[in-house]
Amino acid sequence: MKLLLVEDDPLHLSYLREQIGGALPECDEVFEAANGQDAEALARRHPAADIVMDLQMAGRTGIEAARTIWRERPLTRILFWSNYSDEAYVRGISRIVPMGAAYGYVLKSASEERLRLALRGIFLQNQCVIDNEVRGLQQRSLGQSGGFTESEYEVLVDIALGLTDRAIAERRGLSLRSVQNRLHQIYDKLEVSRPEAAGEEPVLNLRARAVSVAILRKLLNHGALERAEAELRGWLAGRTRH
Amino acid sequence: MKLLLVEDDPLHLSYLREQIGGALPECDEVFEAANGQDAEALARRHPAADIVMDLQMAGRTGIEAARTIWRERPLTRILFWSNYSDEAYVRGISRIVPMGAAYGYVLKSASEERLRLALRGIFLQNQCVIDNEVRGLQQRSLGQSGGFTESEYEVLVDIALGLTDRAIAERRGLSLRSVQNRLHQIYDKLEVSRPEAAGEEPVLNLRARAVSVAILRKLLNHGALERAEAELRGWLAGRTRH
DNA sequence: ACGGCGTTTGCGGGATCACGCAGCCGCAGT
DNA sequence: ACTGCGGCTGCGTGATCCCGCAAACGCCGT
Repeated sequence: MKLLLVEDDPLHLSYLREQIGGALPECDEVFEAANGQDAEALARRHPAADIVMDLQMAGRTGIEAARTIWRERPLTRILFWSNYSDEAYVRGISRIVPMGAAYGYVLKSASEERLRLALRGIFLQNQCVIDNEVRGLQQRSLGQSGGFTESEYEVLVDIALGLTDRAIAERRGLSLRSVQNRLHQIYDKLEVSRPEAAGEEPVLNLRARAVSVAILRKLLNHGALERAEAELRGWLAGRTRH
Repeated sequence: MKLLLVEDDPLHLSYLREQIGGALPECDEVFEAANGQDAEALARRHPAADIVMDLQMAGRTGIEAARTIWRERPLTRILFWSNYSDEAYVRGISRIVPMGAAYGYVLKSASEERLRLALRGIFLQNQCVIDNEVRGLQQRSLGQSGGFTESEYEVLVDIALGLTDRAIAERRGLSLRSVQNRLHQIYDKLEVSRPEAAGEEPVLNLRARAVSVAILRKLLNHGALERAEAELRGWLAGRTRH
C-alpha cells in the first residue's frame, strides 16, 4: 500500500507521518510533496497511491491539485486534512469530487483518534469520512435554509472581487436587472437589511456590507478570493481581446 | 525563570514545550493557557513570568490579551508566535507595544533555529527579535511608500465593514467630502484605478474592489474584521441611544 | 509677512446602485 | 386551457457614490 502526503508545514508533516505509522501499519511506502505541483507529478508516477493532502499551500492549492488528479484518475482516494471548515473550501471540494470516489475531510484540530479512524475508514474500508463540523456546512450549503444557490454564490464572489453590476451581468450572461435581483436575494440571506426606521439615513452600504458578513460567516476567505481573482484575470484578458 | 505558554493547538503546544526545553534550560517553571482569558488570569498570578503567545485563538485574541497584560505590567516580555505575517496583525501589535518592552514576532513556519534564537534573545538578552518577513511589513507600514496612514487605515476598515460615506464621516468626525478624499487616496495606494479608456464602461466598483485588494494584500483579514465588527457594534449602540 | 504645500471643506454633475412596479415566459397542478 | 408560482427583464425614481473645481485653513521655511 502506497501513500502520498502533501503538506507544506514540516511540523504538521512529521505529525502526520507519526500518526500514519501508528494507524496504518499496512502502508509500506510513503511519498511526500510540499505543494500542489509536486503532488500532481508524484501522483502520476505512482498511480496506485492514496493521498493525504493539506488545503491552502503556497503555489498550487490542494483543491486545484485534487481536481487535476481526480480528472486523470477519478477513483483516487483523498483525505483532506485542513485547518479550516470555511464554506469556501467545502464548496470547492464538493464541486470537484467525482461520483464513487472515497474521500475524507478532517480538521487539523481533530483528536488523534479521529484522524486514525478517518485514515483506516477511507483507505482500508473505502468509506467517506467527514468531520461533522464540516458535514454541517455541507448540508446547509446544499440544502435550503440560509444556503446559497450556485449562481448566487457566483454573484457574491463577483461583488467581493469588485465588479460592477454591469460587468457581472456580462460575465454571467444575465441582464443587469437579474444581477440586481440576485443581489437582493443575497442581501436577504445575509440579513443585510437596513435596520434604520423609514426616513432615517442609511448607515450601511449594502454591497460592501454583504462582502463583510460573507467573510465573517466564512462563506468567503482569502484563498477563495485568490482563486476567483485568478479566474477573473483570465476572463478580463479574453474579453478585452474581444 | 518562569514561562507562560499561550496556545490553543495541542500539536503546536507540544512542539513549543519541546523547543523551550532544549533552548531555555534556565527555565524551571512552565504554565500553560489555551486562550486569552486564561492567559490574563495566569499572568496576574505569576507577575514575573515571560510569555510566549499565539495570535488568533478562539475567544480572546492574543493581541487583546497582550494589551491588557501590558497595560498592567508594561515590561512583560512577550514572544508572539503566529502563523501569519498579515499587516492586520503587525499593525495591531505595533500599536500596543509599550516603549521599552522587549518583544518578538516569529512565524510558525520559521526553522527551529530561528525560534531558539528568538527565545534566548528576548528572555535572556532582553532584545527585540522580529522575523524579517514581518520586519519588512513593519517598516513599509510605518514608512512612506505604499504605506497607510492610521486614519486611512481606519477608513479602509470602515468601508470593509460596509459603512456608507456619511456614516464614516460621522464616526470619525470628518466631513463627507474628506471621507471621499481619503477613499481616493486609498484607491490610489491600492492601485485600484479605472483601467478603461475614456468613454468605456467601468468594470470595477472601486469601493468593493478596494476591499478585495486589501484582503488579497493581507492588509485586512478575518480576525481584523471580527475585531472591527465588535467595535462597530459598540459604536452603533452608543449612537442610536444618542 | 509673504508665498508654497498639503489637508479639509463645499458645490455640482454624471454615473452607479437599490428597489418598487409591471409585463413576459416557462412550468407545474387542478 | 386556466391558474398560480417563480424567475427574468425593462423602466423610472431617489439615494449614493465618484470626482473635478475652487476656496479656506494650518504649517513651514526663506
